Amino acid sequence: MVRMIDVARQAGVSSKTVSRVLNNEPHVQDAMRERVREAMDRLGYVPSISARSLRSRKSFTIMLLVHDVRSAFVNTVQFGALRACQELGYHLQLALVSSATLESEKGLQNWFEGTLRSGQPDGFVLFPPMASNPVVERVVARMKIAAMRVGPHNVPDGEHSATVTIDDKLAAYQMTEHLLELGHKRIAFIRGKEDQFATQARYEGYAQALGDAGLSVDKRLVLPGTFDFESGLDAGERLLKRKTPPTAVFAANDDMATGVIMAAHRAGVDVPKDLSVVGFDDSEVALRTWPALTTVRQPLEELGVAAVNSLVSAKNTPETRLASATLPFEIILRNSTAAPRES
Amino acid sequence: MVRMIDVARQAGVSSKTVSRVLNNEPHVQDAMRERVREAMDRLGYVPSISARSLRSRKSFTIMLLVHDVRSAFVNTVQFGALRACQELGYHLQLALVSSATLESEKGLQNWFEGTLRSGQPDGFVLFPPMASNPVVERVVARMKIAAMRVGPHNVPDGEHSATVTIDDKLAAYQMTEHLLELGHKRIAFIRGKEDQFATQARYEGYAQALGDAGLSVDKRLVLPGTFDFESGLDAGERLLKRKTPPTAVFAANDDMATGVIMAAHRAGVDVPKDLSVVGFDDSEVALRTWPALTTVRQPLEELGVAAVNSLVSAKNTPETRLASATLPFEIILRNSTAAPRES
DNA sequence: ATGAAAGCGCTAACAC
DNA sequence: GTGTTAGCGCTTTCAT
Repeated sequence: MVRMIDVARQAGVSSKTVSRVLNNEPHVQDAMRERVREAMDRLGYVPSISARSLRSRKSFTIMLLVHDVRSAFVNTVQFGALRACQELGYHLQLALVSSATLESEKGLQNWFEGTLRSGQPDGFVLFPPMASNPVVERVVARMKIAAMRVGPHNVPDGEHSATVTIDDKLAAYQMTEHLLELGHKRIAFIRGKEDQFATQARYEGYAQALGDAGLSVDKRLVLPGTFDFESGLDAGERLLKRKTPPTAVFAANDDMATGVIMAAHRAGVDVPKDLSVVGFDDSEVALRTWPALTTVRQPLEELGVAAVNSLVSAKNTPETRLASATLPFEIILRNSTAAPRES
Repeated sequence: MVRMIDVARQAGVSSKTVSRVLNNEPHVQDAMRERVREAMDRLGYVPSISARSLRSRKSFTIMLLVHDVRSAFVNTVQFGALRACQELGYHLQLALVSSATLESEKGLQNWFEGTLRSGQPDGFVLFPPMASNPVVERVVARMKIAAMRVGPHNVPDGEHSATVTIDDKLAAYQMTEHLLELGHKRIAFIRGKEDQFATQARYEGYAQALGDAGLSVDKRLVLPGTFDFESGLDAGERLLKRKTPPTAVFAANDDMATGVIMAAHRAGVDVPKDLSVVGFDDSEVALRTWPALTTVRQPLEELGVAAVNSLVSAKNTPETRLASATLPFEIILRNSTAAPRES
């Protein structure tokens, strides 16, 4: 193995100079810099990551903290984050928070601190519901490791934390407007997990759009859900059993919307003629339902890219604060919506 | 930060003893082992990976080389790998091979060597189609880093490489048998990507089952595909347009099977009464089609777990060769298959 | 069975 | 602008 000292000897300088060149530090003459670079190339020098990070406490590693749910949301953001890391010469490391760990406050804190200590990432990316967990918040503040949250939150940006998201409320508002414009009046809403702020934000957009159209929210048309297929199926079945079922259903994400469509199929209800269904996310399933799903496109890959870019540029320019970003969404009209049969 | 020396002082021993306990080395009395463990817990000790790997020349890192397709297959295996890493105290790092990189032999080699050098993983996990790429093969052999392939391959185990998979051919054989037992005679097969050995293995199982039932393969019923939804949709549409369409379709994976079901919906063909459809993988979509898909369950998470376990135990016992494994599959009967209307 | 000392490869802190 | 010294937290080696 070629060490820094070997490069130094080859170039006839001290190892500190080689270190300066490696880290692009100032105070090295250009000629010398060149000589050192040549020596590195000639010897095929590859720096030891462990030695560097042991000494400097930097790791060139971004950590993605994922919960054990393998959602399309997380996977797509992960993909964007990976692309960005690759481009910037960073490593992407994954860490898994089990449900058990999430349940105990003490356990979460220990796990979280341990993970950060042992991995020593330069920054990390958080997803709901961890992103708005107060324990996580405290640890972030104390350990001073930069954290980017993905998705909407009611947590303000901190000294070491920021958020990338779309405007969930506005998107839900516009989606609801679309249904209203088609002539729907009985529009049901299926909520997601209550520990995720997206649920609230999307519900508010829905409620406000109804209000602005002169309608009030009918509580019986607002059902709980858990963001997964089964809960959408369940809610759909319950809605369709009613004496006066809704003419449209807005599910807080695509997985649940897929469940509602399935419920309609089973009940022999035609989508979209008898029931319009819309979702949120534009995940892969949205194109594979029959009919294809009208939904809100979140730029998931771009969210991942933005999170990593924010972390890395904050690291490189110590005076700058971590930057939050709100990316544009898009309402995607497909075939799961139509005017109601009668209004 | 709590260091090993702090634990040692707390337990009233030397740091070497703590090190022995940490690494599960022999020559420590059980009582003492227990005392040290307690001290670790009390102080919330987390070993520094960089220090360990600097000294021991192990990185405690496994690298997952993923292609840019975010398939359910890769994601689920990744999840298993992550779980296993977490349990063993390893880190999981992701690396992304772009399609562009894969195309040029020279480019792939450079990228691959650079990635391995800079990440210095103790081992890595490969997916199709990289797993059977000869360039990758060469680099693995030269750099002597352990590699586990996930999925079936026609590449023999090497000095530093092995495979975890199910018996794809046998699984396809049994799936085809199921269709034959229902009374189907015109069974179509949709192939996957040709650079993935799974395509061939599954086709062979299909062909052999037909042969053993005294039927011969009708070439017109074997269609190309690319493992994705669209190609299944396309193949399904072409098959259903025929004068004498098949009574059953075996798609080489679930995504394509989902496409076939979609094609049937669009053509007004009833599944399973008019057309039986089966897939392969038992990915999440299999439960979300209507009707739910009969398929082959691959233990994807377990494949990931097995890959990591193999890598880690080979690392810990230098004399042992990397172990290959063939895990059990399961034929999952759901509602997309039935006897043909007339035979 | 346990401990003391040395040092892995690198960079922070300070000297010149 | 460049070099010297010390030491990050751990495991190796050797002693007891």
